[in-house]
Amino acid sequence: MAITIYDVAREANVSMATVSRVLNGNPNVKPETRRKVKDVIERLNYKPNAVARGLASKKTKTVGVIIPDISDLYYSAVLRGLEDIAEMYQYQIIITNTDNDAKKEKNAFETLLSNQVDGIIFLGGTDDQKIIDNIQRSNTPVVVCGYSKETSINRVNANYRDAIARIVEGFIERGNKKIAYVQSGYHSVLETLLADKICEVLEEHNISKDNMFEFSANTYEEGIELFNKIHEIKADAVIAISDEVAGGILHGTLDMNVKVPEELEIISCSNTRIAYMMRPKLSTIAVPLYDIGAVGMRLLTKIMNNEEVDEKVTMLPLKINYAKTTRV
Amino acid sequence: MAITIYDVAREANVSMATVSRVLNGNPNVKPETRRKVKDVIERLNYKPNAVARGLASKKTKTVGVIIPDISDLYYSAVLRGLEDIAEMYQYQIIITNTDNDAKKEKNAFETLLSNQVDGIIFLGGTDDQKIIDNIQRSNTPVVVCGYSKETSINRVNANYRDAIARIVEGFIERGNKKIAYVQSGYHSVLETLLADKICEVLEEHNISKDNMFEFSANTYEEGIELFNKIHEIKADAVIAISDEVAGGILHGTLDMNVKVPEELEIISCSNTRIAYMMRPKLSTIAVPLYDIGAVGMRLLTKIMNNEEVDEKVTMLPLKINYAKTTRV
DNA sequence: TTGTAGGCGTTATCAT
DNA sequence: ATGATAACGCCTACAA
Repeated sequence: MAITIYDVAREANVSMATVSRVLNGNPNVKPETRRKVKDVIERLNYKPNAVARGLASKKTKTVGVIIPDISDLYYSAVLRGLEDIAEMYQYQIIITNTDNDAKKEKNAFETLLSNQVDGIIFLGGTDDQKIIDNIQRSNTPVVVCGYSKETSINRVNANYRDAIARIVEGFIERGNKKIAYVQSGYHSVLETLLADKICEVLEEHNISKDNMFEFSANTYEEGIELFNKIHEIKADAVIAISDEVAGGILHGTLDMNVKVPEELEIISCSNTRIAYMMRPKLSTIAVPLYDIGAVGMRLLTKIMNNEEVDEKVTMLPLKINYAKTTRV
Repeated sequence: MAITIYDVAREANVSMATVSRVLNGNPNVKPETRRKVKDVIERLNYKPNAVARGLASKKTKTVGVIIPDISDLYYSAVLRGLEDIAEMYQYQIIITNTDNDAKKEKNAFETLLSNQVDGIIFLGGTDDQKIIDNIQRSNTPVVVCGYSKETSINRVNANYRDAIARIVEGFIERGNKKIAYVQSGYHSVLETLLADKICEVLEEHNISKDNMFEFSANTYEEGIELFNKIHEIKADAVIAISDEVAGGILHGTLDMNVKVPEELEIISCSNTRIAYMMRPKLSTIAVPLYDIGAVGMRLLTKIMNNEEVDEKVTMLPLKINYAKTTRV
């Protein structure tokens, strides 16, 4: 049997209430008593039972993180940011993978609630209406790190659309006409919006939106294969959501002797470590992955703590890393 | 106020004990009653409070994972394996980053215990004696995914030493004499053992162990820099623990016009996705990262469930992926 | 400053 | 098959 607050109380000749007080830093304890209790705690190596605490106080000091795939560098980098801030505020993190499956997301959400987490963070955004409904109905604070069509949800994200616009304008200035846009296989709302943005910019410059070609690929290997198709349509620029896919496309060019960036410009939107491990180095939108996580978790701590929050939506600014796969 | 088992009991005209029985699949409930209760549960959208459950039953259906760095592809791949099996057995996962800091590891361990996790998994091994003591003292089952010098601890790992021996023998057969061995900066016991193994094989072949040169590097960039030193000592083969570092070294050779694998063979020991995203593709020990996690979690579920466990130590076999950075 | 007692939402042990 | 009732370990008024 593990040792409890009662044991400490008995050994220290005080009531359990007093032990609880010193445990929780309540100032209304005589310094002498505090010392005595602390000594006993140390001597018995007493550790409070967080579960009992959670039940009594209705605060578990635990936050749930719902993540599409933890082994994806993009998400694990964000998670690192989350984690560091969570540690700072003494929150434990419960994670759940969902593989972009709405059903699993819903399940994860409910499981976390039943675990009485103090808050929940969604990585990668949510489009599913059922989940959005759940979020809005729940009394548990939720922060989304990523895109959501629902504006009433707290979230932090980066301003992809602006960045994409700048990229496309650059392409046009450099005389590129045919743009291949490579989404993930999941076709999230954000990806669709970015496609629209590309078309929009093209048309602003009096270029038909038929010059944008949509593809999808999820892995490095699929990227390599995909290059053949991109080559066929004679695209002169590629915007790929994922670094890994962009890397695959890049290596596809090597096999076909297509010169990058002279004959084909490539840029990706993820900014994982993979981007600079390519030769030539991938140009990429400099998404502040770690910061998205850190800011998201900080926001959540504020909400959990009933602090004022200025804005529902935090948009982190985005720079573009022009490396070696673009002519600039 | 959230709805509780009492509310369900009242609405269904039964006692809370009966509701609890239905919830836990206790067969001693009249089918009719069960139906009635289930209906109410559904109607009220009742979800059991896992924290209260944990307090009463002393089982939280939660396992803690202590991990050096979640944003490291190596660990996140293992974690994916852990996660999938955990989900299968309905366990929640609490993660903590430690940055290879023994103090943080100890803290994490204690925090997890105070959270009453049913089991704990260490990723990356443990050398610190204090932590080993804690593990042995604790009543909570622990599984280490990685190396530990302590043989009484449950763990699953891969047989690196055999693989390393085969690699070095291959090098020797191909006439390589000078081997650069690149560790991480943490100098774990495993890394030291591998160094010893390399020396051992060299000496078995009557080659002085002075032909092994030790270096350390942690990142891709450090790998690039490190290549200069490797070049200076005229090594003809490199064994790097980390893929990323090996990738850096590989790219270092490009800058100096050193031909791989003709003039320098390179092999790494991590088997992350990065290995095959390099050009030329990195030869690597095919560590079954996902499996290490999956097997580790499966082992833990057995222990938590008081099932028989045949062996304390599970050694997964290791193949070697000879890709393009070795002459075989 | 300290102690008493009543929850928190379950599970689990007895009775019935 | 079902219902009381006592834990589980802690927090928190309220009282002293």
